[in-house]
Parts: sequence; C-alpha cells; structure tokens
Amino acid sequence: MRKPTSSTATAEAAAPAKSSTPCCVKVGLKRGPWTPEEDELLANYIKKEGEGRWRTLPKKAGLLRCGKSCRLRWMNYLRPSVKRGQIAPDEEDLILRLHRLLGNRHLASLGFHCKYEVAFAFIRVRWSLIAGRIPGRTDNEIKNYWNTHLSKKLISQGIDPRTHKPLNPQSSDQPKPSSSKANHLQESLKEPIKTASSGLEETTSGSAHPIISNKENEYFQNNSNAHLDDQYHTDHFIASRGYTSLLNYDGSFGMDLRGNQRLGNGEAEDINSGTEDVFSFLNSLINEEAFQQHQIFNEPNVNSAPASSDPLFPIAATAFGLTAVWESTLTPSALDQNESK
DNA sequence: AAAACATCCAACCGCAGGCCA
DNA sequence: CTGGCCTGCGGTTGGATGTTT
Repeated sequence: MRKPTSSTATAEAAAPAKSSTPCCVKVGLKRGPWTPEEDELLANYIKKEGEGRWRTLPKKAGLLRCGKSCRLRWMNYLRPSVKRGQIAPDEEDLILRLHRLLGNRHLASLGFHCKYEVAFAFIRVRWSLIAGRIPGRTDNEIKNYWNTHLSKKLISQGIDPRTHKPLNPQSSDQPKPSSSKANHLQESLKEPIKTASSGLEETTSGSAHPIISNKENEYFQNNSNAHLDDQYHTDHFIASRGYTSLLNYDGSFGMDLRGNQRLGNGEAEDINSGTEDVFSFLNSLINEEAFQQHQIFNEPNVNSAPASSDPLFPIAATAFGLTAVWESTLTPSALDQNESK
C-alpha cells in the first residue's frame, strides 16, 4: 500500500472533497501490479468495444479497477503499438533533441526574464509531445528513461539536463566526454535531426518555408523591421509558428499537443501520424543557434518589458500561449499598473 | 549467504482543460 | 454561462530487482 505523499496530504487538507463524483471509487477496487488475467480481460474488451469510456469500462469488462488505472495499463503496456525493449541510439538521440527543444528552457528564457510568476505556469516538459515523435514509445517510458538514464549521463558530462548548458561554464575543469558514447551524446546536440520513423536526415537549410501563409508574408512585407528574405528571421518565424501550431488550438496549421497534424471532425487520429511538415519545423526549432541569439528570447532586464518592438514578438508570444499573459501583465502599461498597486 | 544499498519503472496521484447538458 | 463529467498530462512513489559489501 502506498503511503500518501506529503503534497497529497496537504492538498487534501487544504481542499475539502468536491461534491462531484471522484473518477474512481477507491473502496473495493484493486490497485498495484496487473495480473495476466486482468490484462487479458482488458485487452479483450478493448479489442471488442474499442478504447474510451474509461469510467464505465472496468465494470463492463469485469475488472475491479478504476478507469484511470485501466487507461494507463492499456496506454503504457497493452496497446499493440507499444514497442518493448531497449531504447535504440537513434531514439535516444531524438529524445535528447526534443527534450532540449520542448523542455522548459525556451519558455523560461522567454518568460522568465519577466517578473510575473503567472508565466511560470507554462513551464512544463512535454513528455507526451516528445513521445509522440518516437513511434511506439509512451510518454511514461520516455520520462522514466530521461530521469533514470539521460539526465545522469548529461550530468556526468557536465551538462545541466534541465537547460542543456554546461553546469559550470566558468570552470575549466569540467569533465570532458571521453567515451565514444559520451561523444555521441554531445555530438547529438549539434547535428541536424534524424527522424526516428523515417531515418531521413532533414535540415533547415532550405530557402522556402511552405507553411508561411500569404497573410504572414504580408505581415513581414508591411513591417520595415522584419526581413522575410533573411534566413535568420525566417527560421525564427518558423520556430514561432511551430510552437503556435503545437500549442494553439486555433492555429491554422493545427496540431494537437502531441504534435500530430489535426484532422477534421470525425476523422480518426493516429498518435504517430506526424507529417514531413511537422518534422520540418521541429527541425527548425531544434537547429536553434540563431533562435537563442534572438532578442525576444534573451531580454536581459527583468524589470523592463520584453522586446515588444521586435516584429516577431506577437508571434512568439502567441506561439507560447502567452498572449493573454502578455496583454494583461507584460505590456508596458500593464507593468505600470501593476507597479502602482 | 545475507544484509545493505542502488536503480528501475509500472502505477499512482492531483490537476487542467475540453466537452456537453 | 455554469458546473459536472471525462480524459489526458506530468510529477512522484515505492515495490521489485540488481549490485555491492
């Protein structure tokens, strides 16, 4: 029996039980490891009736489990598409890149030169998004692999697993990677991405980015500070658009939070149905040296507004789902108002 | 051989957000 | 508009297993 965690206990003490029915009635329900018999019952039921309706599923399937537990067991273990076994080197490579991209660093570097904590609510590692790019692997598996293997490897190389930057840049005696594996890891942070599914190498060196719409083109043309023909800005634009598409459900280049292309109403959704466009702009995000240099993401003064004069700022802000935050707390006038409170 | 310690990962939990009556 | 239901996400836990002493 698991002990309640301190945070759980605190939360329960602070928040009285809701009047709504909890997702599962704990009394009389089995917990802990699944037996082969339970697995069979669940798999057979889903094979017959399909996924979903998790709340009522256990009863119908003859299981003494809560719906959440059934869903988790199916998603992380029983689903036919779940790949078993060791994480391959190319998968590891992809995890590293995507973590560097989709971990907390970009959001941190955008918001968190700003002084309002609300922005920090957006800082989360997107394990599901990472897993969505690695066929057959689940978010739980990726998360576990990161926590138990990759973060330790990076630390042993003197790299901060959270920021992917040197743990102590000033120190000249930081450990140098000596093994071929260590070299592989370090090199993997520099090279263009290889997609795990196709194995095709892709880069951002192309001059045309087809996902820029005419309207967006117009925006750049009408803005004297924007340089659409400048690869530097274009890549940043693509990067921002990438995030917009990932995080903004209203985006015209719609995708769900796993990075899959969104489908029309009623169409089935495949967890690994990423298109070449998806890989293309993910690559743009991953090859990000210029991205890091951009003033939007490197506003140095905590007490000044972010670089709102930058033509890319509205896009970037929207991209990160921060428009509302920007409008309510980070515009110069909002900053003044908040200051005076 | 056995105790102590370390590591791994399946499963749990609370929470957030979309959907719909 | 509101509130309940449902689903999915990410952080955390602890039993199982492996390794060291």
